[in-house]
Amino acid sequence: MAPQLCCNPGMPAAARTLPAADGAVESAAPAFSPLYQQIKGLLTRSLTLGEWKAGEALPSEPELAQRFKVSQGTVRKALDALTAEGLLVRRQGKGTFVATHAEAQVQYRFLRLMPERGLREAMQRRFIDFRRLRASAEVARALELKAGDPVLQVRRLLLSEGRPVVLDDIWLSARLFKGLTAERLQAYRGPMYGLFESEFGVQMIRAEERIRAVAAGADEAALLGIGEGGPLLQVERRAFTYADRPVELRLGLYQTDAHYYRNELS
Amino acid sequence: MAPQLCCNPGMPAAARTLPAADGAVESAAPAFSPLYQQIKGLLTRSLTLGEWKAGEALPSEPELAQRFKVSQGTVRKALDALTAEGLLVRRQGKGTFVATHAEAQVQYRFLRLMPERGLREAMQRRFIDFRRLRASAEVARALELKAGDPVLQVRRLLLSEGRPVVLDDIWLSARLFKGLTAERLQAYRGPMYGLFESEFGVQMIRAEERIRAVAAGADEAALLGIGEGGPLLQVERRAFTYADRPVELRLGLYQTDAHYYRNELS
DNA sequence: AAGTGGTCTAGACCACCTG
DNA sequence: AGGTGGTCTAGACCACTTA
Repeated sequence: MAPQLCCNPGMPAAARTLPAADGAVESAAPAFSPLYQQIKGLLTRSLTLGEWKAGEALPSEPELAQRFKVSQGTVRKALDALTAEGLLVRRQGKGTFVATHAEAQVQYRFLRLMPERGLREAMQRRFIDFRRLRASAEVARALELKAGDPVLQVRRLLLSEGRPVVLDDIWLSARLFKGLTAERLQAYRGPMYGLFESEFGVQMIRAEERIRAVAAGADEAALLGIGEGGPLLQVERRAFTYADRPVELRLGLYQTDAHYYRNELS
Repeated sequence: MAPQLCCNPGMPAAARTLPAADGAVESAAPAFSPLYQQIKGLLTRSLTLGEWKAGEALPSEPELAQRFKVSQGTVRKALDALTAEGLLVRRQGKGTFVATHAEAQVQYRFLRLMPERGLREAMQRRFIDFRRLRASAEVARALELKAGDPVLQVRRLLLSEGRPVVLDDIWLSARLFKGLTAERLQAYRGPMYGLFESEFGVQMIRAEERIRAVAAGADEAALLGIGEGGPLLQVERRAFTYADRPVELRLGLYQTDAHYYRNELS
């Protein structure tokens, strides 16, 4: 066990660094940062390593405090920060849990498309294409792979009341999602990101989107049931897992006659 | 002075309500909520009433603690919450300040348009039209006015390197922005929301946007220098001030050949 | 009854800013 | 030197959940 150098209250943050865990290499938590930031880093590392999987409970606050040799208040501050970032969910009286895409409450965490009238409906999915190919330069850059690395490409439609609304092209690293097939995608009930976390242990934490208006090409127009050249919302998404590692590239075309993309600014 | 009923640590939140300020009607803070929530409500009320204006400093934490008869930690929690919502800005060693749209750092808080290459540039403005008219049913509903109430309508272009990129139509309550003229809009340097807060005391706190892809009409195409029927990003924004009061309706058309709308999901 | 997270307090010391 | 917000601790009690 590493010696406990200093644990007095109010010790300068710079002088107080967490003792290394038994034999583990210390790398995740940058030294010279507030204690709760270091705790946050260690918790993130454990999440990355899969110590607690999506939907599972973390140890209680007193347990974590003992484990990290800090006060419960400091652990709480780290947990609150991770909760604010959407990585954890806290439930009074029950515990602290790893956020998941597979729950009714937070289902479609990343879906911003809303019907022009009425509440958000569940959409039907229709898979059009599934293929294994080599990453183009563009896809490789987006997923931080090498050009030519194997990738999976999925093309699918989302339909609302039988009408096509979204056409998605999705690229994934074949190495990361080894064993993913069209059949498994078809069979899975619920959002795709739920499958990713339960079957492949890949948690989608955050995403960046770039939105443009484009004119529909012939193929796209046919699939979406609109005229060629009609206006479509193009949504280019890069989704990231822990440690800001990009794991999905998605190019969506949204038909916005009866739906709109909702956003909040603050 | 109202009697101080109870101030013991750990007192149930429900049983502990803040004493009413001298003669003031208690309404902002819902009773039966945590103390820091009540403090937050009182602070928001003071912001609404203009006790501290945009960019000004609030009293220090110890002062506020004394004023509300709670501990500094509780005040801190309320301030942290308001900071997270973007209403306040904290600066170590200096104080806590009312967030403003007129600062270099947070300029264009609400502008999500980014150039396809390069960093965010300052755009040129060109005012096309300014008129005083009566609210249509639609505008009245969005601004929570009565149909027929006087409103101001502004039409303007934003240009990047001389090329038109954004065409905005903006509706404002004439009562709230009494005295706003085309000349004052022209003369003001910096973002429009900076003018609103400094000249009219109206702080834009948050906004909701609905985004769609549309085909350019003849007028719009001419103003934006594109072909009629070309795809445009339509951004419908409702901006709110304190107490979730809508004060601006804005209909923007974005030309997304060389720019995109950036968004973060988490 | 026991365990969980949530609130509130009090006090210490730190880092930063201004005079 | 004296003020500001930022971090850390310790302890008390509350509300919610489960058994």
